Formats: sequence, C-alpha cells, structure tokens
Amino acid sequence: MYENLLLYKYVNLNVLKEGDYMAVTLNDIARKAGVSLATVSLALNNSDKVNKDTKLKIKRIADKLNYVPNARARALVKKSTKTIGLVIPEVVNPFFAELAQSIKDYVRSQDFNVILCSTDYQSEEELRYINMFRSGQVDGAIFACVGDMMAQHNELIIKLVEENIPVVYVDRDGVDHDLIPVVKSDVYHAAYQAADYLISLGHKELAFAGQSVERLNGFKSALMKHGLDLKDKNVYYDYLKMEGGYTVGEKIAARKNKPEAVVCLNDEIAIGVIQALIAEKVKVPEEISVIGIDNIKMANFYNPSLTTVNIPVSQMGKKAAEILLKRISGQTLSPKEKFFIFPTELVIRDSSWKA
Amino acid sequence: MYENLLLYKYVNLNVLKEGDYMAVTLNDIARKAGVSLATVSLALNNSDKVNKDTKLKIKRIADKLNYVPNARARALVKKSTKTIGLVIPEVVNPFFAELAQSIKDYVRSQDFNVILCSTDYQSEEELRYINMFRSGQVDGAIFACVGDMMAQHNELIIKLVEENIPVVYVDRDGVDHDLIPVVKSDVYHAAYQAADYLISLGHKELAFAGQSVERLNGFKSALMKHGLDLKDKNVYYDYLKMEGGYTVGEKIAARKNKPEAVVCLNDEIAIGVIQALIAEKVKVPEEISVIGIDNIKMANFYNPSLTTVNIPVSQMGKKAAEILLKRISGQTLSPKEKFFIFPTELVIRDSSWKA
DNA sequence: AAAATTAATTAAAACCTTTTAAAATAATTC
DNA sequence: GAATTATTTTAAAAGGTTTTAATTAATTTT
Repeated sequence: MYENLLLYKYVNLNVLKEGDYMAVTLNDIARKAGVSLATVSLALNNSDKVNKDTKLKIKRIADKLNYVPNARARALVKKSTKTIGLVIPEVVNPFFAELAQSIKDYVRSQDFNVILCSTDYQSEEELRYINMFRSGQVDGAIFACVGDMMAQHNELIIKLVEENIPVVYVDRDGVDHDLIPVVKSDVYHAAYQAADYLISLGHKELAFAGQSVERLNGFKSALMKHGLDLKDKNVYYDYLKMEGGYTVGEKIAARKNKPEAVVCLNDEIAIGVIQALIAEKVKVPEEISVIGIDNIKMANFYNPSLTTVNIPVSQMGKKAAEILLKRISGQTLSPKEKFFIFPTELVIRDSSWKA
Repeated sequence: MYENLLLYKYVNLNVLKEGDYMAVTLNDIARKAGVSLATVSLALNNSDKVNKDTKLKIKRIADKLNYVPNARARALVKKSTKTIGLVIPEVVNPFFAELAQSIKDYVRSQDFNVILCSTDYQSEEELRYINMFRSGQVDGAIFACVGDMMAQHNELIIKLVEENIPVVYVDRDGVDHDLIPVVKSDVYHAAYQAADYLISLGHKELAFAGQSVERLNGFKSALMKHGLDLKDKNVYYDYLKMEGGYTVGEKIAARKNKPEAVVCLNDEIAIGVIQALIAEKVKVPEEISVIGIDNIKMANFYNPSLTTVNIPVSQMGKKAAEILLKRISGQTLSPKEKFFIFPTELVIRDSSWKA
C-alpha cells in the first residue's frame, strides 16, 4: 500500500525533496481515474448521482492511494471544524476531569472533538479562549468556569452567540440570555442537604468552608430552618483548594471552641480539612463531622470515607454536550433544555457521626 | 462598536435573514478602506511593505468592524491548525490529568491548542484518533497511552510521522524509530527504589500489584539484589485501577500468610489497597507497608499519607510538548531529545514503616 | 527632463474541498 | 428517427486567507 503511494508521488510530482510528503488530493484521484474532480468528491461522499461502477473504481483508487480528506479544506467550505471548546478552570480537579470526560465521550460519539481550554482561574485566559472561539476554530463551546472575575466576560460571550457560535453554561450563572442554555445542579439544595443532615445528627454549631454564594446560602437556610445561628468565625469563606482546606482544618484544630461539624464547598476541600484535623489529633468523625459536596471517586476511597452530596457531574456533562450539539445543528431547544437543573443526593459515609 | 457591525451588514448585504450573522472578512475591510484585499492582509500582518498611514487606517477599520481572521481559511493556506492532539487513556486519572495540564500549559504559551483524545484504553479509539490526525486536523500529536493492545498501532503511527505529522511518545515504548522521540521516566528504577527501600526497612516478603513489565522487572531486580525470592502468589499482575487495588487489598487481607509490604504500580492502586486493608482491620503501616508510584497530589493528603516514588510528570509533559513543537516548527532534535529520560525519587511518608 | 531606483499597492494564484447549475450522454417514448 | 426524459459527468464558483510576482507611484540619480 505504501509502496503505491511512493510510486505515485514519483510519477506525478517527480522532484520531491526528501521528507516532503505531499498528501493525496481529490485531484490526484481524479487524474488517476480519468474523471473529474467533482465526480470524485461526489463518489467518495456516496452521492447517488454517480454511477455505481465509477463509484467503485474511484473508491478503489482512493483506497490504494491511501486518501484521506483534508480536514482543513473541508472545514473552510463546510464552515465547521467539528470541534467544540471546553472551558474549565483546571483538569487537575476530579470534578472537572469527570465533566471533561463525559463531555468528550458524548461529543465523540457524534464525531466531534474537544479542545481543552483550562484557564487556571485566570480571567485573561478565558478571554483569549473567547477570542479563539470567535475565529471559527470551534463550532461551539461549553463554559464551566465559575468565579466572580469571569462574570465580566458574559457580555463578550453573548456577543459570541450572537455571532452564531453556540454556547452552553455548566454550573455558571450570571447570565439570563435566551440563547445561552444553562445546565446546573442544585448546589443550593446540596449545601442545604448537607447542613440539614448534620443538624439531624444532633450537631448544633456548624462551619462552612469555601467560596460560593449559592452554597453558602443553602447552608444558611438549613441553619435558619432549625433556628440555629451562624457565627462569623465559622464561615471560612475563601477561595480554597485541597491545600486551602488543610489550612482551614489547622485553624479549626487550633480553636478552643471548635465547631461540631463542617460543610465544605467540595470534596477536595473536605479531604484537606480532614487531613489537617487528623494530623492535629482531632478525630473525624468522633470529634468533628466533615462533609463534602461533589462525590468524587476519591470520596469513597478516602479514609475515613467521605460523607458528601452527590452531584451527577457525568450526567450534567452529557446533557450540556447534547444541548450544545443540538444548537450547533440548528435545532431549537425546548424550554426545559434552556435551563436544566439536576437534583443532588446525600451520600452517607464515615466522615460524619453515625445516627 | 457592535452597532457599527450591524450597520455595516445592512449597508453591504441588504437582505439578511434574522439571526444569520455574517463574519467580517478582509474583503469587507478592503472595500471600506478603498484599498485592495492584499494590502489589508499585509497591513494586518504588520508587513513593512505597506505604508505607515495606510496601515493605521486599515487597522482602525478592522478594529471598528471587530474583525477577527477566519481560522479555518488561515489553516487551509498555512497548512497548520495550531493545534496538537493529546492521546491519553483517560482524564479521570490524576497522573494523566497532570500530564494534560502541563502539556496544555506549555503549548498554550506558544499559541497552540490541544485536542483532548482520551481512549478509555480502547485500541479502536486510538485508531480513530490516528485517522483524524492524518486528516490534518492537528499539527502534531503526543501519545501517552500504554498497554499491549496499543502496540499494534505503532506501524500506523510511523506512517503518520512519515506523512509529516510529528509525534512524540510519553512513557510509551515499543518503537525505535528515528522520527519518534520518546520522553519517559525511569519507572524500572522507580519500582527498584520502592522495593529496595522496603527491604531496607526490614521487610522480607514483598508483593507487587499492577500490570507493567518494566516496573515488575525493577521490583524483581531489587529482590534479586538482596537475595530474596518472589513467590507467585505475591504478584498481582493485572490491569488495575483504584477499585482493582481494593480487590487486591481484600485478597491480601484474607490470606493467612500475608506479605509484609506491597509495591503498587501507581498511587491510585496503592490507595485502593490501603483502603481495603484498613476496612479489613489490617493496619497500615503497622502490619503491612504499602508504597505507590507517581506521587499524585492525593498521595500527600491521603490518610495515612502515602509513601511513593515521585515521577516528575509535569516536567515530562512540558518536555514532550517542547520537543513536539520543535519538530512541528521543523527544527532538528539533539540526540538527547530523541530519548529523554527523567529520574525518579523516593518520597517517604506514612504508609510505610518508619526506620 | 529622462532614466534608474525605491517604495507602495495590487492582481492573481494557491490551499482543497463541497455544491450547484449546466452540459453531455444514455435511455425511453411517440 | 426525432423529441423527451432520465442518468451521469463536469465546469465553475465559493469559502477567506496568504504570498508572490507584477504593476503603479514616488523618489533619487544622472
């Protein structure tokens, strides 16, 4: 097969610099088949306008020459790269990794690819991606970046969709635009569930760790419902990762009056908190219950295994991808698809008191 | 700014279906500036052939119209998409997530993007990606997939590079081709280090968990050096993830004669093993030492924190990306770059006996 | 002031496909 | 056998950029 290719090159292009491989084009096939370029294109695209025998002949030659259509040329004429952009803060974060995986899996099943656009929480990076998207390098994009700094881009993103590049938001809010569908989980309720559960266990003084208005509000509403009040010192409202969680754990361990339980914005933070508490000889859950949100795989393998609130991130990713591809293919969305919210679920494990 | 665009559309294209946004092109700018298309292109690319004032005028108009070059057209003529493919088994795996992150970070700094190609260990998926690469959708690719099944693609991948699509292997072997640089870590030595350390602690009966010829051999060579022999039942040679590690842990816990220490192919497996041991009331490290390889972030936050052998995955990713972009830009590689190997380092934490 | 040189601009080709409208060929009908 | 219809093939345009070679305009030299 490869010999043919080499021979072919020799025949048609004579002088060829060593190492300069020239890809086979429709034209080459046409010449070889003694037929026009248009016929070849039609034939390879299985048009029923072209004669059966010609089609076969052309396909044979294409095979023999190891032809593969030039994606760049095709993208130009089709106005589509069959590629979407996925904007997330970082891949090194089990939650977003799983989101990326599920999105990739779905779009791949529809013959699309995904460009990995991680911002590392830098707003300028997101900006650069938005500009890239405008250039038509993708057919659409999913934005899954949270954070206040990103809010300033909402206008630009609206512009993007008005320029006909569909966008779907995942767990990102701040925009209420008819052309931007939002897929999210009920994190308000998740935080509520977490706090509510801890209170039902008998805990009276709860702490919260992480930076998220929605989750903090859910947390507060549970306290409110049970007539508990929230001391300022029990709110560690800060941008945290696992290391940050560790710091919070250290701070808590150092207090004389410790909270009885802590609700963390996500599982990573929870693990950080627990690790610090254990290191400081504070027993989890005997002395302090710790609960996360997300239910990442590690939550089940941590020691103690982590009580958490499940967020169906894979389902969310798939749904977002479905909606995006629907929009890309020009379909209209049902009202439900424009704002799709997933329920969350409490998962009781070993990092909280047993009732 | 946006008003201008709309106005412009109205002027030049009169009838425009609602919602059908037409992107601004070089031609539009040329007309508006009363100058030829070529001049516009030259001007926007900052050619010194075009007059200072004209250049300024053109740039102003481009700005006003919110012009952004069409990436698809540019890709066609430049024969480059400024995009690379990254083939990994899965993103939901801290090791590959970190690899992806570092690769993305570097190529992004050079204005390249990365298409996420995760195969879920399916050989057909890798095949599909290889075909996509052939179509010119990427300028080059990094293959970081291990596994015997993938070996069958080596020929195809060689073909790929012979078609002038540069490829770099990361931690993947089986090919010795002058055009395929390999970046790897010394995992043979890593396994050796792990076993050697455990033996130095006084352990006599060691087990191994995971499927990797190279690592198992390193493990064996350490035993050999110390004159220890390896019982078959102590080798859990299987394709394992975290769950698989858990199963191994259960099996070990159920044995009457337990090994004194276990070397795991990677940290995920190690965590699975530990979690099972603890669940079965086998104390780690008091009764059994467990050691991993990789040094993922979680290793430091696990409880007990995980003794492991560090693999500088971020450095590896960066190096691989550097080499790939070098090849893409046509530079030749030094012999060292054609086979770059990173040293590994023992990281002692709490999952192994203290000396 | 004509010739030669330099600077600025442009026409046109190239990149490779898809797709439409027109042309050529084959098959059918009267 | 001419006219019509159906089938098959093709020429050509379109997509939007880059880039080279050629043209035009401006400047300098003789």
